[in-house]
Amino acid sequence: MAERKSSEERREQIIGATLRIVARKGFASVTLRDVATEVGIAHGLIRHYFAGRDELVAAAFDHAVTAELASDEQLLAGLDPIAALAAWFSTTPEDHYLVWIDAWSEAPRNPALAAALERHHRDCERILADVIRRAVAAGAASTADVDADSRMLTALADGLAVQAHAMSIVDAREADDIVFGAVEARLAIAPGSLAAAGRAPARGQWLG
Amino acid sequence: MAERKSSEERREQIIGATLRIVARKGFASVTLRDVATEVGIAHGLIRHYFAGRDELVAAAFDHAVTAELASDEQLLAGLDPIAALAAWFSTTPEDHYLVWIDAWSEAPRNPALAAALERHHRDCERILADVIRRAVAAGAASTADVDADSRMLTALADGLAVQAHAMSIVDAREADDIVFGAVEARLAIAPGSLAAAGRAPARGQWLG
DNA sequence: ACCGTTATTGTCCAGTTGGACAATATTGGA
DNA sequence: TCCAATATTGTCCAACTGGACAATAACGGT
Repeated sequence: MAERKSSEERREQIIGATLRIVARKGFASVTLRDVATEVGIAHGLIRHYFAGRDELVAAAFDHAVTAELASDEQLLAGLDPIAALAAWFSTTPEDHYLVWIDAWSEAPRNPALAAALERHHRDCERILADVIRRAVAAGAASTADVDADSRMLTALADGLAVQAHAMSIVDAREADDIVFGAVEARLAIAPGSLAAAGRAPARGQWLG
Repeated sequence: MAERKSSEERREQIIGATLRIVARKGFASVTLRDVATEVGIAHGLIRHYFAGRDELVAAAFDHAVTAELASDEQLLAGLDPIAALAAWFSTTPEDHYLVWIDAWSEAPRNPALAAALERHHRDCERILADVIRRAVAAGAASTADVDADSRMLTALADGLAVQAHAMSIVDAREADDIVFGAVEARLAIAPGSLAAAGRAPARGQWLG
């Protein structure tokens, strides 16, 4: 029998394995058996921790994004507003976004996942709005409606991520240029400032 | 035995059924048996027309989008450039976009689908670029780089579609306002022109 | 009237799936 | 030390999957 673990430890192990499989093969092809094999346990055990397959993938998505956004928020807090904008919009690692895209397509048929998705999307808009407010307060940007800016720029970043990761329409460099330009235009920031502030320091690992 | 049909007729019937199932349950849950039941034939017959499941869904996506874009392009050609921009960016019916989103998430694991997706995405960018060029030629818009505009605005529309359809972050009206504003700003069109040009006439049906 | 072509069916298969459950091993506390 | 709680296993199941295939029915041309 496999080593006996504490409840929380095992739970996180299962979630980590689920995320690794999602990154490789997508939400739709997560099977309890694959997850169990990856962890090294019997597949029946997963039902001891999660009510069913849908709840498992929803919990995995929620866990990953919660951790990632907390880490990102901490990172941004340590940067000046312009650098924070550059960091936030720099192209995210491919693994990351493929999971989001998969979640979008699964959400209409998985209520728990849809709820997590909506919650975290609003988190993203809030985090960006906060950075924009800091930039405005610092006199580095100006705008009439921060929330509208945040919503529009978040949508743009999502769309570019699709072009970059789901299709091979643009590479990371081009995507950054496009979104940086749009941010500068929208927030009346001097063109080139974001690129000058440097591309992103690595955003956190979350595959566990 | 079911009524005997011509090869092409049956083929289109199968594709239509596939699309209806995709719209209901997503690409990943298309099964040969469901498709066969929807058409009213034996599931073995599908293999007479398509090499396998992946080829079936890729062919269905390709067929649908090809028809839709041709019809859209014809519609746009009959409108003045500003009205054409308004029509192109008006929120697309939900069925439509859920299929695109599903395709994005399936593409990394279905090469035939990925090829169709990339091709049609470029079609979209080209169609929009043509409309922008008409607007510029008519003196109704100005820009430095039509292709960059087209790419950026297409990405924005995709991202907003995700917010509208995969999540319930914005409704169709808000999404239109956001994208209209972005188009006007980017192309130096007088604010409000697009909304004034009227929201879209219905874009074509494509579920057969 | 014949025949080759092909559209169509029904049936079989081996593999995989999520879930249920009884049996067992291990723990932590009284 | 004993017991209750719970972590863990292994096994079973009914449902469903894509695919293979031989048998058959309907067609179009000659």
